[in-house]
Amino acid sequence: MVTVVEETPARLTAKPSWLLGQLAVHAHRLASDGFGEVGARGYHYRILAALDEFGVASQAELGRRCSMDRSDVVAAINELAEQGFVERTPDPDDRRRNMVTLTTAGARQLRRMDRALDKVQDDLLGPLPAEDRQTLTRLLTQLLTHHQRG
Amino acid sequence: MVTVVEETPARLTAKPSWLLGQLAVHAHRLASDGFGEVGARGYHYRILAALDEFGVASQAELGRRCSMDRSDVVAAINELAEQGFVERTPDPDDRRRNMVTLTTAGARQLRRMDRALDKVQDDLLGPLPAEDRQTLTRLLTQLLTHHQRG
DNA sequence: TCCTTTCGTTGGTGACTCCAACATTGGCGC
DNA sequence: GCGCCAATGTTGGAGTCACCAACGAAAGGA
Repeated sequence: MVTVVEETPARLTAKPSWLLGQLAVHAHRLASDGFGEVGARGYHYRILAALDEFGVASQAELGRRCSMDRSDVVAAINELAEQGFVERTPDPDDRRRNMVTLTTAGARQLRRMDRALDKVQDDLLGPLPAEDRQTLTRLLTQLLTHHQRG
Repeated sequence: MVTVVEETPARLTAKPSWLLGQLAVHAHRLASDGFGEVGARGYHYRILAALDEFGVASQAELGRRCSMDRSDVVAAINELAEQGFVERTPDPDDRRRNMVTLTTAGARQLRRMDRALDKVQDDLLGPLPAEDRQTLTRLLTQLLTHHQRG
């Protein structure tokens, strides 16, 4: 066959939103593969990370910290609790709330996911020299903080 | 209430894959809003753009150019054809293939989506000086081409 | 002529994001 | 204390995007 390698439309490749989106797809695939090896997914990592860093929290709090919808937090915590990685107990001081606690098994799972994610970063930023990695991270951080505040 | 503004775990904000993913979410929301105003979505834009830039193509070709699965191309082209934006005719030289053609109505739709998407780029990169925008685009392009080749 | 590949198509899955509604509970003004 | 609004957890849905397995039809090479 005379199949030349097909090119992507310049209308797409020229747009930061396209580059961002496609690169996010690759990153998500890498992360999903890593998480999948320990039977987890992205939502689980966010919640375990928030619990490890800030301690016990309500579900609403976790949602705000992790940029997750309340209803998605419910599902994720159901799954994490089922595996014994978190515990959900009613808050005596506010009977609307649940207190979500990280278990030692949950902390172990978090460390496993951490290792997987570290590999992802290396793979993702592989071709970039250290200085460019830093620049990229700075620019992305700048943009993200702008878009979730202003 | 004493609700301090909740912080995002450093485990997340420190990771390029997180920054990339969250920023892609914002970009996708902006683009979806814009596309939604003309009754379209991302897949439609990709295909219209490829047809405009490279002319008539088979569905498999469109899939490769736009990083789409063959089956998703089918659905998108069904919708575009239903709205009269593309035409699907059998290829006489290869009876497996369909030849997909951009109509003038499709070209008009593409221009509408272009305008919407241009606004998205401005909104997305809003807080960045021109030089930083260029740097970011360069780094993202560099990474993306690496990840879809090597 | 076989064998492999490609193509379009169908039908389904999963992850992430987001929304509307509901009952329960808390906080606040009056 | 009463009434109203806000917050919380929960259920049940939706849409977008990415992806996979299988199939029949057709093309291409050995």
